[in-house]
Amino acid sequence: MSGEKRRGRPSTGVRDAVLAATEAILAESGVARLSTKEIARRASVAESSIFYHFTDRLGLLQAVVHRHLPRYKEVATEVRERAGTGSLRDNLVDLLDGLDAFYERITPILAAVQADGELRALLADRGAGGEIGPQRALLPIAAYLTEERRLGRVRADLDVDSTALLVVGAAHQRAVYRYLSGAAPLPGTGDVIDTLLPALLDA
Amino acid sequence: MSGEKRRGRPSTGVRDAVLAATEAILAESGVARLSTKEIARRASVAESSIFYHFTDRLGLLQAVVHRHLPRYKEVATEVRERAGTGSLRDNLVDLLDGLDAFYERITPILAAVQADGELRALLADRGAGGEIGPQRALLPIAAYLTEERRLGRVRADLDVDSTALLVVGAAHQRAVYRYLSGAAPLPGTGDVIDTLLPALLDA
DNA sequence: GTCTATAAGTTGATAGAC
DNA sequence: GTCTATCAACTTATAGAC
Repeated sequence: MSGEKRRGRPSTGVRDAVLAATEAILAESGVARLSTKEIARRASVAESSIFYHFTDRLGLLQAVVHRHLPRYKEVATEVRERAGTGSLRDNLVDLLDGLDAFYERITPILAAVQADGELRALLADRGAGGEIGPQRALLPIAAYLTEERRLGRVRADLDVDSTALLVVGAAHQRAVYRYLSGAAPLPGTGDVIDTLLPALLDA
Repeated sequence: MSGEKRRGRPSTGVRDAVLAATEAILAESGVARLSTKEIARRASVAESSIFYHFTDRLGLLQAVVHRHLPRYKEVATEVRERAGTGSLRDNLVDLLDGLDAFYERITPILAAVQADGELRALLADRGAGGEIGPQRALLPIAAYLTEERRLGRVRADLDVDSTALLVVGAAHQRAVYRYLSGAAPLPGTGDVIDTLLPALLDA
């Protein structure tokens, strides 16, 4: 950001290499087979360096999660800024595409959270809803829909929360199916939006 | 089924106790903390009995998955038999409720599948789409919608595959949110269907 | 900040008695 | 079918040199 010297860690690259290796193992083999030994081997780093940077296994997993979470809000913010501009359909397709891409990346990580009780507990009750709960996830999408509703571009009585759930659910489900069975044929994002769209418009 | 003596295993209950203990650990702590030692302790059974019944860890996980999978097709079949009867809305709400309940039970198990590469591979490429892929999951729901379409109760040009994805995605997403953040407020199944319904009806 | 060396505990799995 | 006893491999984590 500034012209000054970098703040904090000089970053020799070990930290990033560890994070990258962790994500790679998570995507290929999952938490069940995630060991600090394997991470170290892949990152070409000493095993103890992992503990230096992340304290313990849980700290590492936490760091992996936090590395990707901000992208979700970015996707929601991007579409929200476009409320009222362009066509509603294009905005929704881009939103679904953005969410789909987000879930594609985070699905193995989200699986790890679900499959590790300690990690799940850690991310669960920050205030209400947690860092990955419905409030944090649905609200930003619902905010975009509320804006379009205020502008009269969707029906006045639209349930924005249910609509957000339908959109997010479709994106996540697509990503999970792709993760579980590779390149199996799946309804396209454009088709999904075209199917949902009539529900948003005036009766 | 028959009045004859039970076929196969006399079943002293050890097998079922092991399965129940496995599912309990999966739901509480996830695959990351699932060990045969802990299973044996919870089931009050010798650790080696697990290997007698399920060969190895992977066989056990596979048995857990196959114990719950049939319920999915049951839910789909139940709604399909009701096509053309009752109100479309009621059928869809019951379908979503049924899927929601299914995913509530299977979410910790599905997380285990996603988080264990070997298990995932085992269930992935049986033919095309696998045992948990989109074909197996979406087709039965799409079949119900096709039937309603044939009966003229939904619009003639409805994309049944996209609709199925929206319904299944909503159910799964609801279950995941509940698993991740407990009793956080969530759009109700009735609200979700009421939101989606206008998209299914004639323009 | 990164390494090598090390340790205590846990893992999935097998052998063999009953 | 179920148990006890046993094992080698692997797990996370620490100590201390550079």
